[in-house]
Amino acid sequence: MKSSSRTVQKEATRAAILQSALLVFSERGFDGSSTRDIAAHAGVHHALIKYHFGSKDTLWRAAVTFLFERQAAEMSFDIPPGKLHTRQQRRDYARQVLRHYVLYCARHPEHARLMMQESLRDSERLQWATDTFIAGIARGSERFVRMLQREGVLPDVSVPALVYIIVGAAQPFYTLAPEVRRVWGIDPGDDAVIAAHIDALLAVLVR
Amino acid sequence: MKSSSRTVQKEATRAAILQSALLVFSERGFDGSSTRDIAAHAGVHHALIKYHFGSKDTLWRAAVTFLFERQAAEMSFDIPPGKLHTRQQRRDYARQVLRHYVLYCARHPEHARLMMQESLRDSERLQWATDTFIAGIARGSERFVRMLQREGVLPDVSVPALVYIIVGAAQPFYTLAPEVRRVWGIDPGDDAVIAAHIDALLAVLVR
DNA sequence: ATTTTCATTATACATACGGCTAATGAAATT
DNA sequence: AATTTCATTAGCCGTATGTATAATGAAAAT
Repeated sequence: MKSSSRTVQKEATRAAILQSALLVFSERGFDGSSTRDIAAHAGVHHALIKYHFGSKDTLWRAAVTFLFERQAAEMSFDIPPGKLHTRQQRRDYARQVLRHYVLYCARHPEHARLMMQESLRDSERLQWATDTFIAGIARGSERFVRMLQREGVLPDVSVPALVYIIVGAAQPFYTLAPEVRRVWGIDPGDDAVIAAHIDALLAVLVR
Repeated sequence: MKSSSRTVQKEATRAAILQSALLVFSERGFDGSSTRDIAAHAGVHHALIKYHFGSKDTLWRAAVTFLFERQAAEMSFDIPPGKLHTRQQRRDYARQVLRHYVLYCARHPEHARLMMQESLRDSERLQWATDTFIAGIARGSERFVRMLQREGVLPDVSVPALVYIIVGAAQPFYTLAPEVRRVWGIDPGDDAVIAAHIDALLAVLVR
């Protein structure tokens, strides 16, 4: 574990580039983002992107990896074993998971923004992201939805449709925050607004 | 009303560029789209974009105008006067409006794709789109939601949150169709899949 | 003290971009 | 038939892009 002053500075530079890439990629998409913009926003020379990440494509993959690893660390759709006996317990668990998911979307809107940009059209990047991260998450969310269907919390309809209804009910309020601010005059970054959105989402989805 | 062969061809060229712009802008965003790509996809020289639309920015505005005018022609959130007397009539009306909205999203996924790209960050383009089109639609959808709340069809929670929950439940299944195909192995373009999504959405939203 | 390492910078290159002017040539007008 | 109109194309300009290589200089190793 080296921690010389040079190594520390190197890691700081790498992290600054990654954070800058998250912001720029999520707002402009892969094709609309320039490595020079990302470097300038991070306050470093643009050649450092090749040095630290190899290429624009590799930098994008590193950014996506960061997003999904953070998501895995901060929240989970998985069902805790042997804890959910009564119907009320499962309803409360559903509410808790959905609340955490909305809070994740509110705290890190760049995650859904970046992935949305890439899911609008098919590409090698989308294929890589689905194979590496999204397919597994989809399986987890499928189990989650099926459990709630068995409990009568969610209606017995198409599972993929339900998953996208839930995700769509949670994400756009934060990914489209600039539009929300302009059109409705409220800020999806405010805690009170987030709380109201969670209340609305749970009132609609969990019965 | 001129309709000489030259005028007809000119309008055909203009229309081809506009349709190509819809596709490219919706998939790559404004910054990620190049006027040369749009022209090549329409099968014309790139200088024709300046001739017919003035600039890339004006072409984008023309594309957005086309989308919202088509939406206004194909569907409406407005409440038909003096027709909704009983609670059941209003529930049926709600179902009908939501069904039409989902069908619009399914038929024209490029609309939501293009606007989503632009709503991820604040810009003069977003300001123009909200002032010109979205604010009015938001007012209509607000009236629609408040009516359903008075009828007990929708819960009495934050109206902006409800609007984005409804829109989010309807759009992403089609805007993110490439991801849906890869992850779930189903095609949101299929009529049967659309019907299942409508069933799911109505089961969740209309009670 | 000298040499080596290596994170960072400077610079170059081929390509692509948006915007513009001039040229073209067929349709429309005279 | 001769002339004008104008939708379309050819081509240039300055700039921006992704990537590659060489130069730099301070920290680390000797």
